[in-house]
Amino acid sequence: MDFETGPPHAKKSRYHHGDLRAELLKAAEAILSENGIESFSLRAVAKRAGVSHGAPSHHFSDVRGLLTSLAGIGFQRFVRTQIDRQSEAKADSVSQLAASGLGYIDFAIENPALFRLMFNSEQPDHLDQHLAFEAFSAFNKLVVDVKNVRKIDPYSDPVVMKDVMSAWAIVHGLANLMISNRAGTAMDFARMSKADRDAELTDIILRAIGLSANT
Amino acid sequence: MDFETGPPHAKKSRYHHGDLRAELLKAAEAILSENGIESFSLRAVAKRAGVSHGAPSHHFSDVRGLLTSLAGIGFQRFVRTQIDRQSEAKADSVSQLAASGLGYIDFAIENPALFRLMFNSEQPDHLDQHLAFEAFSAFNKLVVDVKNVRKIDPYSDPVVMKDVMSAWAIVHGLANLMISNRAGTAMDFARMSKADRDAELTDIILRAIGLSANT
DNA sequence: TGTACATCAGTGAACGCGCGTTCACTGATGTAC
DNA sequence: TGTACATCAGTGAACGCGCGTTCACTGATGTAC
Repeated sequence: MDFETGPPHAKKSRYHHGDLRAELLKAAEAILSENGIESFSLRAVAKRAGVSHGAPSHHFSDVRGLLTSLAGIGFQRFVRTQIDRQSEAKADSVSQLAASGLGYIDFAIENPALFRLMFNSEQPDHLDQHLAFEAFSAFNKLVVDVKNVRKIDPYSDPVVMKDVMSAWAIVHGLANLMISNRAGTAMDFARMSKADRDAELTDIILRAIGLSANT
Repeated sequence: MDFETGPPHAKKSRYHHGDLRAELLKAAEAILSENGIESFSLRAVAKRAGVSHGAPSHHFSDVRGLLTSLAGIGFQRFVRTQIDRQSEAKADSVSQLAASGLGYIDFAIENPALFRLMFNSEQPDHLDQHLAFEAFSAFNKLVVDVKNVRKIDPYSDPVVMKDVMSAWAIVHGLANLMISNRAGTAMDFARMSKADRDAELTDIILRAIGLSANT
């Protein structure tokens, strides 16, 4: 499938893979987005990676372990998507906060099954140290974005932390409604240009924490 | 299990059940909330209802049909929970809107697995006429609540419809974050009294559509 | 550079399990007369 | 009210399936000398 970016002497099928762990995670993500989280299976992942179904046991304790790792990676990419959005946005703190929210929603739309694994599923072990760390980092990014707007550290001021909660809830709600095809009942996002959609979302996001989009 | 409210001559175990369809739906909800949506099974439902696992086929075409019906019932109860909250609230339209949102969140917290079935799952057939009607009724309730506040019909004014979207997204986001144990990272809802929690949530909800909680 | 050996990372058969669904059956119920 | 019969709504055995996991195995790789 992806010979170019394979490990050492890739291409030729070899007994030892080289980096099967990473390959399994890639395959898992593909299976997840094709089949949806509700019919994910480890055997399908092994097949997808071109390997026998017994092989994964050498890299993950069990299917839960694989999904926990995948969710952790998901959070890393989630944050990166937000940062990418921010790098294209204006530099003022309000625009940066809005861009972060738009990245949050973009990620959900582009990776609905992975997003559900991260936020709506009990399959991953959310107490796993690595996963918990990545999830917290994602949350913390939002905290920093709000801090830059308010000029007060949310951790030291419950009122500002409530702004964090508002911003989080509004983007999380929008993201969930959109990936469940619910938002269309109210607003026809699907028929808008990306720019128009972003403008509408930005307005909704900023108002949720008491700011205007025209700042 | 529940002999008192059984059909005709309940109590004595009989060959013909009387109202097995309703009983299966009750059992399905119990299994759902005990096992979570990710390990729901029709056989467990039949067992729970005290009936052989072949029996459900006389009442539902398949497991998907049962879950579709259950989701429809879920939406009815969802609306009822909101209305109940409203009947305990002040009569002004803003208080009524906030109460509706609090009911939305209460329902999610009290019925997390059912809420996920309704909003985050692809198991039910969301194109089913009955389910789609109930889901739309729930949405429409929100439309009416916002209409009463704004004095303008959202269906005739896109700007007001955006208020609907905002209100929906904020409560939906809060509900999802709370049932996934995420909200606690930001605000310690678990340690607040119910009244305090409701006050905080009301504040967040109303600000999302540009209103104050002190109205 | 060559050899012996330990370790690593695959294979594929086998396990037991629970699942949804089907089906011949039968007991219970309802109805026509 | 009694009887014959059709229909309804259960039972439980059986089906085939895909699943996660285990395990003896073996080919590939790395290392010590």
